[in-house]
Amino acid sequence: MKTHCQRLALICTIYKVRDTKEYLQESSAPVIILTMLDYKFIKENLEAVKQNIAERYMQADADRVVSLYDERNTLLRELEEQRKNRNENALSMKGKLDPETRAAKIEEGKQLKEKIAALEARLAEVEAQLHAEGMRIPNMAHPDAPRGKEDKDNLEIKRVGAPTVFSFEPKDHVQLGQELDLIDFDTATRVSGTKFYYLKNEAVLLEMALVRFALEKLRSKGFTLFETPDIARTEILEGIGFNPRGAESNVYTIEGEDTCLIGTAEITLGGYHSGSILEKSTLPLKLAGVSHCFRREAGAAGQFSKGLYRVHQFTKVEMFVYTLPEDSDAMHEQLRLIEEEIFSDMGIPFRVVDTCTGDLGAPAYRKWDLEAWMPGRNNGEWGEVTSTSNCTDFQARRLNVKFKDDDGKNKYVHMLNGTAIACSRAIIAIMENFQQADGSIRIPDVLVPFCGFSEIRRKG
RNA sequence: GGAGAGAUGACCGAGCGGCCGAAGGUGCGCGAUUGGAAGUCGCGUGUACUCCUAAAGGGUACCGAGGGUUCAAAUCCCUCUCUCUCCGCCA
Repeated sequence: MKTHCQRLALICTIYKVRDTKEYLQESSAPVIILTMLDYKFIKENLEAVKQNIAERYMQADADRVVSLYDERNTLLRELEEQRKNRNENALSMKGKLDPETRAAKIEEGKQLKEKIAALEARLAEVEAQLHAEGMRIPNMAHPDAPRGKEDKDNLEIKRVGAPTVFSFEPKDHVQLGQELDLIDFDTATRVSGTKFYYLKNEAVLLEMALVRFALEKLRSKGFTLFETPDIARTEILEGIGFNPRGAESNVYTIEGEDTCLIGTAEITLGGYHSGSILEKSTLPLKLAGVSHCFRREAGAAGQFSKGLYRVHQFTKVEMFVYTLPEDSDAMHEQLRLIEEEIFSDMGIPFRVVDTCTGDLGAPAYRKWDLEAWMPGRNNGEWGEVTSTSNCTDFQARRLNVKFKDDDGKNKYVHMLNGTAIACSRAIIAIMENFQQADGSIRIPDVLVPFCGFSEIRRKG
């Protein structure tokens, strides 16, 4: 395993940044929307940015961003010059003047006013285009992240436990849920629509137990616990990197409100410190939040949509961390290790996957997924249960979250997120891996104290 | 949902259309005084972008947001948002 410094040096080489210090201070991640620094990074590292876009199979025009950026700067300089003239002119007539001089100055002021208005209009146009193009540029990817297009190219880096072996024909969680009266999809479809579900009986307590187990674990590791709102403002969604609008958006928007149902507590936890300057000594800030998650999953029909795997609403315990830039790689590993610990503790077999560049979301610099063994999924398959991303300063720039460094300058923090427990998927893994020959389900030992029972059997 | 009040720097709080990036106070930092502390006194203390090789020093913008009036707006006008108080409703 490379040390952080070695990695940084490598990054700096790749991106042709002059030295590690500058990389850390100015632009450990590339894209911003509202401040010039990002554009500056894109301009100064154009080739690397373009290569990154290509490796992520995304549509973005870095060349156009640079030319718009240059145009914007030229206009801005001209505008500032004219404003300076205006201010000087106005200042020069605050005292007594003879009428003719005053009239002349007022005339000059009127002309300046028109010039400025014209420049402002052009600048606004260029900035709007720049913003629109800049928005499309994704975060840089970690040098070690596997290059590839789709999930097939993800790299398995670890396996814990082996796929469960049964002495009988295992059922899937849909069948188990029906036979044991734990999950009701049919009624939910009638009442709420497809991809909704009722949890019933022990499943309700199992979900609560999963939440309690995760919260207890995170509290012991220094996380501050939250139960967050399930709704957030659009601007926060966008800051985190979600696109609330558009046909392929996965987000439910609230009519007439400029707010959305959250798809993850990453949004509300990341928004928690938006617009603030954090005390350096308080970093890293580790938050854990329980929330409901709402996802439209439009167009995700088909055989994989059956059951709890892909649903419109579920409960999740999420980890979110604000760190110093130089600590984010190490923190990312810590988050992954916590996820591994949670699933190891429960005794669920899983593997860890290093997500390839083409499969990373735009904000992510690197992402690891935990995939649990799901015996009922296509006769046994790995299914994603958690995910942890290091988004470096991509989100921090958009949400304007900084810390005051020792040199007195305010710098962007790095933000990371990770799933502790996504209840619906954890329940699949438990039901399917812990089913027994007689059709009952054993509860993982670590959950028994939170559940209050150790087995789920057929009723009556 | 009804009625009223308000939004200024880390915080409190002034502010006449030009001398306001913004008085005063608190807090914070540095220094002096003290055996030490309190107290007192002095100095300093926003953000972003930009010019300059760098430093020093300039410039532009920001007084909830957006628009308007004006040669000139924290200050005048309009719209919106948010906050607070009271009433109603309510898990």
